[in-house]
Amino acid sequence: MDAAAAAGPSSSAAPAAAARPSSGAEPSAAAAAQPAPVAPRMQLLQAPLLGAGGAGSGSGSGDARACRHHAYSRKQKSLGLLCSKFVALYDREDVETIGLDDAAKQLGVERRRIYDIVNVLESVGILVRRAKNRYTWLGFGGVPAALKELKERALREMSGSPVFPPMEESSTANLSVDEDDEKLEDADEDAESEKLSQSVDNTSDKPDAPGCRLRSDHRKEKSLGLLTQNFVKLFLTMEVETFSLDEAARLLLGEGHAESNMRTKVRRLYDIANVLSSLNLIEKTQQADTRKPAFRWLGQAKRKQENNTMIALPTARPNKRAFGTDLTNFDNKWGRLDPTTEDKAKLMQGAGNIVKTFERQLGQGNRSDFVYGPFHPAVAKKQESDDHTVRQKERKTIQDWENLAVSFRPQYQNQALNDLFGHYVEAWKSWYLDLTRETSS
DNA sequence: GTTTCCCGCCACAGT
DNA sequence: ACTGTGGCGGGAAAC
Repeated sequence: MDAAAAAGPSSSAAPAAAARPSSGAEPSAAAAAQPAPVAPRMQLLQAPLLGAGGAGSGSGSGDARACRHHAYSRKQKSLGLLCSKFVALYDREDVETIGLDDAAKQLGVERRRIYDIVNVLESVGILVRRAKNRYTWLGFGGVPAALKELKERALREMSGSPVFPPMEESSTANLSVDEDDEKLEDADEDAESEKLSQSVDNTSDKPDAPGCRLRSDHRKEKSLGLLTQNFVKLFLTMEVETFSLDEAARLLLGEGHAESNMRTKVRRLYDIANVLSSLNLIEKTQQADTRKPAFRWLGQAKRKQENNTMIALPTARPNKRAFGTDLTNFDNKWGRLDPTTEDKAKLMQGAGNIVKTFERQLGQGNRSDFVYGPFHPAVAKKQESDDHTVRQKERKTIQDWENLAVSFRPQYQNQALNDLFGHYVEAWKSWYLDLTRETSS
């Protein structure tokens, strides 16, 4: 492969293809000669990426006056900016559905970019997939519900309550949680549930459980949408101010992360972070201690105007959050903590938070909205009493952790959760050890 | 240098 | 076979 070509921003040749590991079989075939027509990147460059109201881009189907080289500017083409434009374009009362082709054309970008945006927007409830090529715009009004749901799901995942209905969307009913207002809006949940109803289980370390796994899960479990949700869950459940992207990647990947794996994950997180910050859900800052770039959760989705002013969130829209939107999306991978992570204090904080979660679920807290699913931990009741012990001496002894672990672990209906919980416990133990060592010396 | 992240190839899924 | 989706990582812009 001659590849490696100097592929500047304007050279089209397929550099990427070169070193691609390409999971599949025929490795060589890939090289399929690229006609390399008219520098596509240049075409895009020309496209106006028109902002808000702006009408259709002129560049219809890229023709080749592409050759004048305006300074190529990445900034003008960032996903974040594109997202703002996307939102500006569709965040209107009268917008109901969105066609991907249309969006791509309007914004003067290739389809591929629209997928990126749409996937993360869907993850935070701004739109839902209706059908091939079709999305329904829900708007920012859908965000709070989506976040709430995400949080609840995260908590459930941590506690071991079942998160997914038997497999068919129809049975969402038994979903225990009283998602107050998530009505099954109209009849077409089908489409969206199709997409994210991945009871994603595990990657490698598990053969496969009975019938609960789609074959496409493998692909889905790495999807940008899922990653977005898991990223968000990090903020929603760990009471941690900021996350740098590689911290997040590490947390989300778990151990055994190959370096390249890590890099890829971080690249994706950059994509996601850019979109989320353009929605004003997070913002870029620096970590207090290290000064490393990091992201802080804002949680107030707003539309960011070109000039950086915000459009207040239109709380109005009776967020018709369709239940199907990934309610069943269940990924054990998220939150796998790596005990070797250096930022213990931070994670300790998160751990404390998780403890609170357990307490809450043991009936201590005031979260009356939490309901155990069918797999209500048998020991939970009994444990209610001994449990303020646990609370009060949150950091008292490792024994506590182990007891807690023992009482819960067997109740997990799902190996993945079991693992996840195990990770937490292991991690806490080691942090606790370190902590006590430090403090006692 | 390092960090950020755009871009488009191409595998896989759906029709 | 064809089309829609979207993972993925090269490598260049930005810092």
